[in-house]
Amino acid sequence: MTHCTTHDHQTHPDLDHDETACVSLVPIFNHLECDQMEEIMRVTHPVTFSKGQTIYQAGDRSDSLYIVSEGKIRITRMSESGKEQLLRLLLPGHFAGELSLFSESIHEDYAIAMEQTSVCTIHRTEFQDILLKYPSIAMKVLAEFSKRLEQSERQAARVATESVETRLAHYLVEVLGTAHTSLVIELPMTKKDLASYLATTPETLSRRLSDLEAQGFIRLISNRKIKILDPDGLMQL
Amino acid sequence: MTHCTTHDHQTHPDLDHDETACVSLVPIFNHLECDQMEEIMRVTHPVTFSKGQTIYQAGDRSDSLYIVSEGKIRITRMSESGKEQLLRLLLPGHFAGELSLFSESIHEDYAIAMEQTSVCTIHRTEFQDILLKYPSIAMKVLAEFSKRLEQSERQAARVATESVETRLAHYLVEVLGTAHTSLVIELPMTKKDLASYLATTPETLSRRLSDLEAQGFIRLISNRKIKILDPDGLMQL
DNA sequence: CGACGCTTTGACTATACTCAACCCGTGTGG
DNA sequence: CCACACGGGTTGAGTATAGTCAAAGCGTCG
Repeated sequence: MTHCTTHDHQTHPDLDHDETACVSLVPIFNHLECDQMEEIMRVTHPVTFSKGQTIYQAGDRSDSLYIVSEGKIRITRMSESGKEQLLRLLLPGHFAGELSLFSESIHEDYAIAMEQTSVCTIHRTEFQDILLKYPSIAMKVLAEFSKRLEQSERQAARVATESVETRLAHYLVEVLGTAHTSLVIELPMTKKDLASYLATTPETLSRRLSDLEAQGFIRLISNRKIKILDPDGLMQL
Repeated sequence: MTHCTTHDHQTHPDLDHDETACVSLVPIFNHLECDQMEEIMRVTHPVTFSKGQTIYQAGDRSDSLYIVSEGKIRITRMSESGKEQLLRLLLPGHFAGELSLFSESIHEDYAIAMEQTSVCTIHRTEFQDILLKYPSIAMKVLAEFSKRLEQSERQAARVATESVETRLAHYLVEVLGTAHTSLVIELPMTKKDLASYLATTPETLSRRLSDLEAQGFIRLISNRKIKILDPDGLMQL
């Protein structure tokens, strides 16, 4: 879907490969008509950030959607009491900044590039134009929002009611995924970040991992690698 | 906006007053053209629930949007470990069931009428038709989702990082609202439910309320009434 | 009145945070 | 090449916040 059969790819001489890749990566832009795809690519602007650079931060006025085409982005939030929590990691194909596009236009979170990262941006007004023009895209965005909302509510409920051990256990199974190709998983972030994501401290995380190993559920291979010995056991914690 | 100037209200003899009221109550349906409003009313179906009745529950297949026109609905969620958490109370004008309309179509939460409650339902397919036909409505729904998502992420972060005392303090100030007409607030639910909403237990809630009173921030008037003595002090907890 | 559910209080427990020390792997500079 | 600093990770000891269990007070509704 990165090329159209009715148009030669050369008809967009002003668009470099990055933009095409970026747009085609995003789930909500899949299965689009040629003309829609062209129009979207016309309004995207590629930007790159180097490691540690801030893409936006709390208090910033929000006016763009950011679509990750390469690299990794940390989305964090500062609680009222000043503690930082990692909300999610953005990988290629994910997007950020969508929240404030519609209601409040002030960011409440922080987006920081964890490595050399390139994103495609779409300005809020242009994005809204597209949504108004192509309701089917709006529907896909709605579906995406709805999924995010569900995840967020589930996450809130988990933190509220489950112990760190349980949260951790469920997280490990999630990373393992349904594709049980291998029982060895690789953590996608440092344990420090994982602790923040699970709303706990590095110390507690370390202890709970040891506990799970002592109980025979997992086997700690190396810093980032963990062998899941008993997925079902972990799930029903 | 409950009546159109270009059409006599009598031209919808099949629509009773309840449906008109129900539709006009919902923020996302405000400021609509006549024909849009008519079309929406055509596809809404009024249903009433008596106290304690289940509107939907986890596991149910979701196929309708529910708009509260009268009464009160509890939206709860069961954590993996079986604890119930109150997610929100729906008052007239709020809606439920919107989550599963787009992505997963299985409910993960419970909606129970707390009193005699009447809702208007719109079937998912008909709702989607309307969104596709009137992108401006889709935009309003997006704005609403975006607001909800923001609230949900804020709530998740709070539960994760703030103490019960802090959460409670902030909640009280929220109820007080910006309109400082009176410093006496009335809790919109029982303390048991409030405990569940704040992700704590009734016992702890009771103790923290006493603490706040002992510290001079509030004054407990009666079961549901609380006088806020120092809103600013509460906020900076 | 009596039953029921909400609320409060007390005593105990447990989970998880804090603080501090130490270990380890990596990258830097002498 | 080694010394060192740095950040992440682990371990230990002490503390605190909040959950559990139990009992009793209170309000409301048949």
